[in-house]
Amino acid sequence: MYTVKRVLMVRGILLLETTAFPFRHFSAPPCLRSPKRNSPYSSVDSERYSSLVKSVMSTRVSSQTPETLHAEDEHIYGPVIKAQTDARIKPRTPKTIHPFLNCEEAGGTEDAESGLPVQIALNRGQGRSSVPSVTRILQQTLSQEQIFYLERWKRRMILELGEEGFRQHSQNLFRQGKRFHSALEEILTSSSSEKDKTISETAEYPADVQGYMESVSHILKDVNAVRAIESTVQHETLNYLGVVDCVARYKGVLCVIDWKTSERAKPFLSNTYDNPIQVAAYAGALNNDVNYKYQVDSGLIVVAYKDGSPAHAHQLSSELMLDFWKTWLLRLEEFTEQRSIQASSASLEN
DNA sequence: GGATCCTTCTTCTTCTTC
Repeated sequence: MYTVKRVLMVRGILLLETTAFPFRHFSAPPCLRSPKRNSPYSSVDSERYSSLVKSVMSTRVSSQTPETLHAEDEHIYGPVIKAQTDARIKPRTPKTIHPFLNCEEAGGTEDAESGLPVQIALNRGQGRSSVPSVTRILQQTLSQEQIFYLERWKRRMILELGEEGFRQHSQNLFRQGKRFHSALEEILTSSSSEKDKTISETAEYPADVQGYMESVSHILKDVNAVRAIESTVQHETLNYLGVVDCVARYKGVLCVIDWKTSERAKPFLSNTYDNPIQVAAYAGALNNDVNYKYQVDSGLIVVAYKDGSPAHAHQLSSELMLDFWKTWLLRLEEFTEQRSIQASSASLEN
């Protein structure tokens, strides 16, 4: 159920701000429109406001046009945010469907799984300075709805913690995430030196990471044959790069794995927002990067919790990965369009 | 050595009643 937070009556239309959507329009029910009913308006000084009421109620003569109404709506409620359902009815498709897999590369061989995991460091110097990253592209192509909820969340947090408190809180979340990644990097690198070795559960970790490690221990049991850790991937034709958390077998399936920490439970894939798109982007890049001689068509998002409660693992089948790959291509197209608009406006200024 | 980059996170319903 959605809760109505605010009700406004404008031109015979009820505007409801619900907990789910900022505003929704409904026609006023007859009981609210009918003058016969005892309404709150009955106490209004009708003589004093008669000319205003007449001008509002008159349908034959109106100074308002669709254009002025639109401008007024924009002024009061801000720009219209497209409902999600519209997108479902008319799904957008990328202009060009670039292949997710590289047909020239054969599937991974067992030989590649026996050595140490690959770890290609990010080197921005080698003509890569202008290549955009997965994170940047996703951040710059957030939907209006995502921006709305993120900004609302930030405002609420600042009200609660203050500017400085919020800054520290965010910093703390980032720090915990980084330490968790470092601990995983260490454990996965050392344990992979011996093929299919079970990952140790007895190791000691820093206090702020201990809970997260406990949280993922049941997942780590099913992770083996680690091939890459914190390694740079770059799509050779689509020209973007990123740093993949991990490439390994999970329950026997070779996947791109993304480790996440979260304060809130994320039991469903839909709770992970753009994370699946990020994973598909990394996998697509890896499949089209000469440094990796194998193909990955599946993914895994692991959400770990600080209190040690079991992490949620969301597996992305090859079908799902293809869907998210298409979404990634859309975001990439959007980013490229933004960039070319910025470039052309910059050249006009010069 | 400093600056910059990639990443690390953050969103989608909240309160009442049974």
